[in-house]
Amino acid sequence: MPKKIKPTDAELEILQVLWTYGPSTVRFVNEKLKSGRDVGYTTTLKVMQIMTEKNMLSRDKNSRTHIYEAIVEEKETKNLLIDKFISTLFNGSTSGMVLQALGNKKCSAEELNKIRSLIDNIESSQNPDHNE
Amino acid sequence: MPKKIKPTDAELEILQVLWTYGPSTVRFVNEKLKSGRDVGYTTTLKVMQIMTEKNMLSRDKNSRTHIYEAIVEEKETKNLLIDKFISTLFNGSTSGMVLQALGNKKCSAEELNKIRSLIDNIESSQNPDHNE
DNA sequence: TTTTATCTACGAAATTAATCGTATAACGGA
DNA sequence: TCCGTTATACGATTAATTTCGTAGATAAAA
Repeated sequence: MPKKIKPTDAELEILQVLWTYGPSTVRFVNEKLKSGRDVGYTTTLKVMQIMTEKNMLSRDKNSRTHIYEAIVEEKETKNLLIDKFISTLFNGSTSGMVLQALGNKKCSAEELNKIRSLIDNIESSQNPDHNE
Repeated sequence: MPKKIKPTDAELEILQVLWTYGPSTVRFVNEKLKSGRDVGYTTTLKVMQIMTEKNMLSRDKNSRTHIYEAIVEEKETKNLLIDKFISTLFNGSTSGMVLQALGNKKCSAEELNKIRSLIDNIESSQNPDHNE
């Protein structure tokens, strides 16, 4: 069975940095976090060590400055989080959540087009007798 | 300024019940929660009392069995939560989140159509020189 | 009127998250 | 070599969450 994933807020922030920038040092991650809020170096270090114990991160201890990397898979993790979000707050309705998200945030026309074409793709693959 | 909203997981579950069914008793809420997981009556009671102290809920103490109602507004609260979700996990990209959500969950054709027409509406209102 | 069930109030334990101080080791330049 | 800087390790604290037991009051049932 897929292992249970329930990252905390601090852990999610760190994961997002590692997913975005790839394997990184504690200092690098801490700098990124600090651009959003105030957090001490040893705090970030501690959380990342704990995450390593939890097998969410791996670390390369070869050099004195350790390099951390996300083990948990980005897509899978985000999907689980979205699923939970939708089931708790939208009674399981994906479209309900999407409608709320689109209704409230500004999306560029380009972004909207990307979404529209994704919908087209989904529909045509769901419906086998389309002209292609 | 809008007050800071950060409901816990247990609080969110309760809010969702109250938003869905309207003002309710502790017992009713607890029954709904129990359909998803195991939770004791006094646990639910306690959380709802704390939420009342935090001004997330109001309660009618007229009858012995108190009636609780959500004070925090559904739409506003969910928007804040979605915003936070998007900014933490999708670097602020709404479409990124929507693409991930749609890519992974099954939506009925009807739901997809609803989303598509919402996109149409947004686009036509963003673009003033459309024929109407 | 007893008894039983149901309700709120209260307190307190168990858990987990988040934070940071300090100790210690290693590197790098003067 | 010696000193300041930068790492990791570790412990401890604080705060919040979640949980539930028990007590006392009220209502309903027998």
